[in-house]
Amino acid sequence: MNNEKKISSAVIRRLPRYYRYLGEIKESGIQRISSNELSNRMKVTASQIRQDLNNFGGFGQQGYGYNVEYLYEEIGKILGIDRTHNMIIAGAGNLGQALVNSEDFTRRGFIIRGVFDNNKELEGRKIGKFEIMMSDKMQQFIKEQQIEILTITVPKEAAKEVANAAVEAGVKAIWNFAHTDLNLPDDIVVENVHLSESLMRLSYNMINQGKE
Amino acid sequence: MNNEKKISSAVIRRLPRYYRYLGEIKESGIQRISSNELSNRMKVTASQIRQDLNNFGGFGQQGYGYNVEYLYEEIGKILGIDRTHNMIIAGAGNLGQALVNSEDFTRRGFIIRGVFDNNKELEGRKIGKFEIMMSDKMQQFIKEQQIEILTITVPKEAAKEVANAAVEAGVKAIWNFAHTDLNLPDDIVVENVHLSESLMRLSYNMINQGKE
DNA sequence: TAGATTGTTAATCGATTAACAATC
DNA sequence: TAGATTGTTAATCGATTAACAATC
Repeated sequence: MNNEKKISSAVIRRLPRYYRYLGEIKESGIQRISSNELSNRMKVTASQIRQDLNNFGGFGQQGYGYNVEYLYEEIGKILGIDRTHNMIIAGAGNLGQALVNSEDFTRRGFIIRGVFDNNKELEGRKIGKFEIMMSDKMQQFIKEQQIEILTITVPKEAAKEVANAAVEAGVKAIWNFAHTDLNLPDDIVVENVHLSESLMRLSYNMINQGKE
Repeated sequence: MNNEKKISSAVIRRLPRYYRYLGEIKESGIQRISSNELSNRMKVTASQIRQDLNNFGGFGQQGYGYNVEYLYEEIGKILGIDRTHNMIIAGAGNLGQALVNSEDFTRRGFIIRGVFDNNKELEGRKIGKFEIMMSDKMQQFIKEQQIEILTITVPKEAAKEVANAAVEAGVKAIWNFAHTDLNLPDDIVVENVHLSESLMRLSYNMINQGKE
């Protein structure tokens, strides 16, 4: 759609949080909100909120503020939550199972279509409503079911291989929980969730708490 | 230890990644590395590497570069990986189970000491080697076992309550997987892992892939 | 010593905050 | 109309990159 200037990743990082707050505000029955009031709730500056939103267009109205429902919907569209995305999970371990059983993602339009693993002993075993499939069937499945997103929860040694296979078969994005960097072509979107790095940051901040 | 100037969170965010790369480089038997070679591997500028490291001291040597083993150890110390931290998990659902069964964290010194839930039906059931305990025992446990970190994997409705209870009992940091902001005193460290926000960023980047 | 590479200062770039005219 | 609040420009602040003298 718009091919104007590139939006900075700092802005993108904040968008889902706006979306979450606006969803809650909407649920509580509030219909309009000013950048100033939103800034109080979210603990960010009103200026930042207005700057961020104006990257995507003027959603507000002078003297009035923002219509909560409308802004919520618009941010949803920007984030691509207004459509569904087909997703598969590679890795039927504990984390894979946890993701399959979470309703959170389905609710946001990320539909899990299948679960893969390369442990023969797991073949056909069920996770939720899914029968685990063997990884050698993955590429065909991606093509037939038009899978856009691969979620990787396999150990880091196996991550690059499964990522490459999926990219070859046509996935556009990878949600990577393996603790390694996948080196993929530039047109493949990679979103890393490195839990042990998160825990190390926590550790650092805990040790250095109170330093000014 | 040092109480010099505050280190920016951008630097802290990168530290665990340096640590990971250095660990791999060390494993591969390489003993020294220049900022330039590390920059090629990590796809960041050599300048940034040197700036980041020099926040914590001069770990290198002119004309030589950095000793891999030494730098790895030093970054470990900075991150607090050179000691152990007692941790508990609140929420014995799929995600809680996945975290308990992961060896990754234990290896880094984050030792899980117990798992709590408030579903009576789960009382005494086992996850790995842990018997699930009821949440009303949590505060006593935190005090007796000197727990520093609470991991929250309960639904967002219950998250604030369990966080407040744990803080009252003395935890210093919270690793929060619940999709909500915990409003806690300033001296409590909170590290959020908001998976659905991560997925929304992936979605945005996928839709806008190729925009320049 | 000559070559390499750091540690650090200076320059640039980008992101955040402040201010205010436009306008509902 | 008067008051409120946006959209947007300008000012500030901070982070990244470039450059180079120090030094191993």
